[in-house]
Amino acid sequence: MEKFKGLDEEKQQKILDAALMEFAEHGYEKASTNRIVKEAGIGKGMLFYYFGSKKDLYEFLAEYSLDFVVEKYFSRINMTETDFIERLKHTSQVKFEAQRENKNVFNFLGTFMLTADFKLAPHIQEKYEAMQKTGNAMIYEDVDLSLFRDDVDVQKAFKLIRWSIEGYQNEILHKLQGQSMVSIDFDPYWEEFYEYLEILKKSFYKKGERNR
Amino acid sequence: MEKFKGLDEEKQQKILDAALMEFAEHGYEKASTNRIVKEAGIGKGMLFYYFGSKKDLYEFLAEYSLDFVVEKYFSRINMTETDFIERLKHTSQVKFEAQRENKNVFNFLGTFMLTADFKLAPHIQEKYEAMQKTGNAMIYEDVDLSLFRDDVDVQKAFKLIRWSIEGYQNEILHKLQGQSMVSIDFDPYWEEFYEYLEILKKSFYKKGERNR
DNA sequence: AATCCTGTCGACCGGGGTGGTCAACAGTAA
DNA sequence: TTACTGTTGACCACCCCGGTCGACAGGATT
Repeated sequence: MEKFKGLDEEKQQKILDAALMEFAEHGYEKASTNRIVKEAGIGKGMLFYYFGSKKDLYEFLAEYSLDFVVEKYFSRINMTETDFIERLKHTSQVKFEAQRENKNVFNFLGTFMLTADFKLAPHIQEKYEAMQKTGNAMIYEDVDLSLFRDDVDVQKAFKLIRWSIEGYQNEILHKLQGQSMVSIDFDPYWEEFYEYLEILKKSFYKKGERNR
Repeated sequence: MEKFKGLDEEKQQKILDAALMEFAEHGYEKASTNRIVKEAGIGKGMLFYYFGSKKDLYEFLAEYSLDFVVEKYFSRINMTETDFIERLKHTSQVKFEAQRENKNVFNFLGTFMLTADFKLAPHIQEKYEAMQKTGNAMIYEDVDLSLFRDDVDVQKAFKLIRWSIEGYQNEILHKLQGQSMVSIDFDPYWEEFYEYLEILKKSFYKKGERNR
């Protein structure tokens, strides 16, 4: 592993990107080290020289990705906003920026989370669980419940709002799939997103309390 | 193919189930005919004797599944209900019953739809597109727009409600994954579902118009 | 100039799985 | 006996897998 860290940034990133993409697309078992080295532009031997084995590589990527998310996403969230929907708007923006910085990490963690098929090294498992816990707190902690209508169960309202936001994000993702990220002007999507958020406020918040 | 249809129902069903499950779980490319024949309890040769090739089998399953959905799901939807949320409640119930009747068909169509990687025979492609069109109409046609609040864009409200329902269904699916379907008492989940629907009505419909 | 060290490559290994074929055989009908 | 229909699973040629290792390039050390 120290071998790998001695490489220049650029080469490291190229290898990481290739590996993250491969695992994101195929999961652990069906990912191919052959495709990784071809995509990364290195000889087969080097991958094992750097990382030892496929599994070691996978764990390295998991830890790398978890650290990335904490540093570039979680740590940038402003927890002083107590308006639930405003907070979700804020987290969406920060997440988007982090995603733009390294798309592969998020794709990798996506399939990492839903194919939790094998046992990770304990310290990585712990990091993973800590991340889930932090992610949850980030969304629900110190939320001003008094903004919500009195005639609906707030816990259920939370969920409905989150599902709505996930639904919108999935729709956009699906609509833009295959386009090259940099070529897209996201502003209209953000505007549309804000319109949905306004509707959610109208629907789930008390009448008078819609400040701004 | 006529060979296959000469078999007794039970054997046919066992083979169909095995094949649907295999394709649902692994997609076309990575599905294994060896696993299918083992699961179905037949010799390797028979699969090719019945269906000719892996691809022919896949197309047969696609057509079979599309027909199943039209007959057991779409054709049972009552289109006279004009309340959007009530209609979604109704379609959810009918879909659930159809799913209970043949879970594999729905799982197969799930991965079939999102891995549309290769070109189907034209008549199947047509059927597929017709199904999508009908499915859309089933939800949006003849809906009473006057029930919705005046201060929100109805098209956006449609989407928010659908995303909410999909979110709930995914959550339940995820929570119950691995359990054996028949052993589950679904009643409490339906009740919870109805509670969510009531909240959606309170939120997106006009104040006075919540009949029932 | 000789030796050593580090990094790098890719041919190669044994193993496993692939879709598809086919000789062999069982059972029934002619 | 012969002919036909179903049925089996060993077998085929092929492909890809994770991992190894001999060969070599080039710089530093002696």
